[in-house]
Amino acid sequence: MARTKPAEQRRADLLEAGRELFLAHGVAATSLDDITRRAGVSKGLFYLYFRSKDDLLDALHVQFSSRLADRIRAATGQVADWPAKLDACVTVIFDSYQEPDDLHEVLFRRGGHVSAGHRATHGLVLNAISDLFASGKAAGAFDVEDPAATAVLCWASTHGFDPGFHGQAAPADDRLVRAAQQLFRRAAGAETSGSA
Amino acid sequence: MARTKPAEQRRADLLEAGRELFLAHGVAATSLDDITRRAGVSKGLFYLYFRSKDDLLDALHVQFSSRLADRIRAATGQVADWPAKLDACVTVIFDSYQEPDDLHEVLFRRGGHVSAGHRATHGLVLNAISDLFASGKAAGAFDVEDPAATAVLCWASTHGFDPGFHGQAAPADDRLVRAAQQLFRRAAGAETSGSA
Amino acid sequence: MARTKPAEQRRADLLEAGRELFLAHGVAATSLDDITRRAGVSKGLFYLYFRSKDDLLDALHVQFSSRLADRIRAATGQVADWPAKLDACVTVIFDSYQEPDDLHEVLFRRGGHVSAGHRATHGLVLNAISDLFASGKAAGAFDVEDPAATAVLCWASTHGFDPGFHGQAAPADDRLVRAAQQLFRRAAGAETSGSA
Amino acid sequence: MARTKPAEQRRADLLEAGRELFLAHGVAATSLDDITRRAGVSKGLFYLYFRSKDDLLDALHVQFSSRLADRIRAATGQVADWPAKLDACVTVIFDSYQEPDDLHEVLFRRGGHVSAGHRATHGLVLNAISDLFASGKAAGAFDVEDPAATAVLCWASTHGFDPGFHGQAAPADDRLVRAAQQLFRRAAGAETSGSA
DNA sequence: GATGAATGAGTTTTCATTCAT
DNA sequence: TATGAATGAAAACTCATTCAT
Repeated sequence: MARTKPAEQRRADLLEAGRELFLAHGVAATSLDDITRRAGVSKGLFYLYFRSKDDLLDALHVQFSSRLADRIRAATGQVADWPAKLDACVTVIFDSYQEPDDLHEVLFRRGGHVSAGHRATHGLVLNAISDLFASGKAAGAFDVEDPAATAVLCWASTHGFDPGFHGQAAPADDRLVRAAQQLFRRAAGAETSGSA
Repeated sequence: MARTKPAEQRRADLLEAGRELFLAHGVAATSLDDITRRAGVSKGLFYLYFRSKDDLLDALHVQFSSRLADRIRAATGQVADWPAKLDACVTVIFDSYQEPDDLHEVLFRRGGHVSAGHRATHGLVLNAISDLFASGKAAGAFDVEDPAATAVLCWASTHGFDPGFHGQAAPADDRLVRAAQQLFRRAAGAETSGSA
Repeated sequence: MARTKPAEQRRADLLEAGRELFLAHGVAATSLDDITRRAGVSKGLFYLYFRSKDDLLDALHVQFSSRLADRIRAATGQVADWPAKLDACVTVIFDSYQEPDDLHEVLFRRGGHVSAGHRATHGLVLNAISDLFASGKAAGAFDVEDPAATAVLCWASTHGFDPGFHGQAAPADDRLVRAAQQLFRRAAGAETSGSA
Repeated sequence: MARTKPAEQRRADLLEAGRELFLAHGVAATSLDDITRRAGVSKGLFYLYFRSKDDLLDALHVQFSSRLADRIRAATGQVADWPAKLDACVTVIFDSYQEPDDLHEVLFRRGGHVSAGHRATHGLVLNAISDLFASGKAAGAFDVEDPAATAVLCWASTHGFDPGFHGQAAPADDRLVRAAQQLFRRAAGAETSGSA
């Protein structure tokens, strides 16, 4: 039992142990006991570095988000072409979802695992939107490559309406609605010119 | 104390009690005791209608999602114009977020309330994306009305990458990425013609 | 494991278990685990009857004090002679210190700060003694300036019966009782000449 | 950070820190961490001067009691008149209850069980009072049967000064002091007529 | 002497779930 | 059907004490 590791390292160990376990079993299903056991330290030590379980979660959150933000800036900075910047941004975010230490799910959906019901049920709304895109396309009114995939993204985008989602400098509701309508239209390829 | 109410009614009472309490205090902070007390039934009765607390949550989920899906279909069915259908779809979803019995937050973010850290931290990523839109617009490369609001939506849309998010009939990853890229481009007004 | 005992009985069992353990090992050294194990019930049951460990202590306090106050009134009521009433009062208090279920030590010397219940409950015994002084004075049998204040001091003086109170060279019990009786009589101004 | 302070001083610092904190927040609510932080020393150092938290409490007890005993002797020594000696004794005790660093409440009402140190230490004050009664009796000024036992009771009676002791309808301080002086005089048999 | 990082047993409290009635 | 008393496993958090440096 290594005594007196540098504080930085201890903190990192705890953060890492928490990340792994939250990822593997969900936040609610992970106890402090689990975390300290995995980090190889005593329970008391945890409270020398974090005020509570929630405090650890917040720390993880900050770590994750600042990393992703940095990567977005870096990736988009390396490309000159503007449309290509957008592609790079998407790619970076997608990649971060694919990484073994992805915390999106854990961080943005605190608590527990996604139940089967949850998953299945999501499909209901998704289908409604997907059908809309597909039928519009069939009617020749929309110009969208992949209605199903686009529906997933559009449906997900509306979670931005959630007051708990956006940061403190949140745009007002009417701006969000207007922007979403423009987004849906453009996603569907329903307009040729600029604005809605 | 009315004994032997119709089963349908009992179930609905329980569902309603759960919805109200989850909404008011969060899922984690709501105990079965609370739910059954509010529904005016005994604790044992609960287990005659639901397998567990989670089962109730799932049922709520199904109820909520099927209602929203129905409303989307109804709203979009009443309009003839295709772009207007998209607007209607957005409006319905947005309205469901505004309603006093909105369950989005509860259902898609199970457990507890959103911490300050969570909220603050979201801004980091949001800023990165928002900056991208704004600077592209300033450069004359993008044609987007409201970069900040659009960033919120685009960032939210990427949660669609989350394997826990989309239904069982999820489009493959590469389709999602490609669709997202098209979505970002179009959202930014970075292309005049149809596809990417 | 008897299921569903009458609530009164359960409560009494818990109270009794607490009293015995507090008496034997002190309040701080007694955990809820100890109490429920002794009472032969589950830990959860405790919280069906008491809000907390402190709540149990308060309940014990009320129980004890109201019993003692009753006994003081009863004992003094049975004697006609006023000085003899004082003796009887001392005797009752002393006896309650001797009983196997004496809680003086436990109740009046709880660690930390004095609870509201504690304070309120003290008044029960105080009133019994104060009434005695006041009525004796009214009857012209006692010559005491301030019955209420004197009652406080006399009641406090009996804490000298507590074996944990006096030093190693403690006078024997019978000397304490006799001295207390003299003290009460003299405090009350119930005798003109020297000794009792 | 002064290293290697004289041991006496270290000990005194720790004692003082403990006294202040016990007084302010109660014994149970004061951790060793609090004490050492206040004393400006490390946690380890504490154990160089005291065997345990309880040991510190005992040391405080001895300190307090020997001081009070000294003051009782000093105050009573300065008066010639015997009844006046009793009054002085009461006054000293009462004053010590009024001082900002009064430890009565903390020391004589510690949670759980009475420590050996506690018991031994009580004797110091008891002796001072007992000596007073005995010498007054020897001088023919007092008429008290059992000075030692009476001292125990009189000392105990002064715990009635403790604001946490008496009920909500507590007599004012001046009434308590006056009543205590009368009590001590009468207990000592220092007056033949009624009031002080 | 002096430090303070580390320990881990111990505490109170909660609550989903069971089951005798 | 319906009840609600009873369970007990588990959780978060505390803190007196130790000991390598």
